[in-house]
Amino acid sequence: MRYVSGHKARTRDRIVEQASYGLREKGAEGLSVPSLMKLAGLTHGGFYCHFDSRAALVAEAIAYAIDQTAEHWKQLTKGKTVRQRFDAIVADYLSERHRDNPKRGCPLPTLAADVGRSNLRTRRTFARKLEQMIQIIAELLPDESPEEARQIATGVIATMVGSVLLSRAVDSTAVSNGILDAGRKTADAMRGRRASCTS
Amino acid sequence: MRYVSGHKARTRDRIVEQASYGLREKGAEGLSVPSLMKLAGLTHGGFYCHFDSRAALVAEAIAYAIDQTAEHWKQLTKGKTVRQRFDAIVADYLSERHRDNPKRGCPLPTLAADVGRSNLRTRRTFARKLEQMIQIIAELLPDESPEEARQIATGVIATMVGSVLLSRAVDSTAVSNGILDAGRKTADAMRGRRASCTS
DNA sequence: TGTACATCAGTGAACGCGCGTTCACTGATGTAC
DNA sequence: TGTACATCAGTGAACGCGCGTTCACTGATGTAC
Repeated sequence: MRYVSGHKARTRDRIVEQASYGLREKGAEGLSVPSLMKLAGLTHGGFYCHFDSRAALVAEAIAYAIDQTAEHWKQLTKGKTVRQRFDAIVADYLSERHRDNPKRGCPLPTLAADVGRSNLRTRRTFARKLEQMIQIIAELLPDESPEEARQIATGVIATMVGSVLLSRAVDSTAVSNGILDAGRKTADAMRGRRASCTS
Repeated sequence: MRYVSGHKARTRDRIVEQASYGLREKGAEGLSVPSLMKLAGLTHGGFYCHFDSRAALVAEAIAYAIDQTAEHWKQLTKGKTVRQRFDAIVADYLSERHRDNPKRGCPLPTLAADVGRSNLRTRRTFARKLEQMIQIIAELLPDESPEEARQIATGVIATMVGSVLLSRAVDSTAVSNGILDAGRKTADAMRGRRASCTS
């Protein structure tokens, strides 16, 4: 059957979107092409009309998920002061809600380990997208020099990613919440470390 | 063939050890039972003399890898002052050597995401072992109250895990080293945050 | 001491299954005349 | 306006493959007599 113009592109977008949800939930090896296509409301054979291989789709879905997270951060910070913005992102990232919904959350805690074992192309895409996230945080640290801000932002992201990663892996809610708390404290201390020392 | 007493136990240990290396290198889904048994110098059929299922072995191999890391930390800190011990662990964890050798390194960056998707038993074991690692770091913060020390130690581990995780996922060595640097700065700031403010 | 048997860690063929990928086909719609 | 044909996104059977797991078997050594 022939479709209206733009139909194919919209189908492709839907596959990437559903893949980004499925992969964040089940990991890079946990989502098969047939089950993914079912999520997108199609049969598995059509997959190769849109992508060269499963690996190509995975790389694209991870990039999509990071973009979605960056977009979410921008939404979160709308109409806020610089200081409020930083707090809003940290609070959202280290919330129980984020921990309990990996499917719609940041792909770094769920998929970065798989990216580390992937081909160069995937890792290059990942690095570029990670750079964007660091930049968003760095811009919320206007009291620091650009290099300092970048470094603090990198540390804050690493802390948030590690905290969510570990908070999802433990069995007890109390321990898990404690990990999120510790991450929050660490991020706060990083942002304020100069301010609180000179005051 | 019948073997000397303790032979079976030593074979089992060898399987767990090799599994811990293979899993840290390839991820929880990346190592098949046949290829694992080949690493241990055996054929795949014998696997079920030692373990109920592949999942049971994975849980045990992760616990083994964390124990090995904790033991490594103890070796690192021998004959050092408390302050030197903290620095030694952070420097080792955030070294290029550790980043480039996931196979022999801490399993948290490579396997925690998989643990988060595992059964309760695996997550319980993981939580208990993580607790031990937190305790080792907390004991290196004698200037803090026990609760503060625990929280800082948790934050430091999350930061180190996140930093190594991200440093392995990017394609450029410069960016990767920058992530390790940022992790080091964050960990240092956490340890010294009270000290440097009151001085 | 010699012989028959029990033990059991490890072997390797076989199982059903789901995977990633290929490919001949479908059929609604656009285009040519 | 009507008819024949081209297009191409999507279908679903089929492929070879490696997976986790099972199981009848092996054979060196310990034990019973």
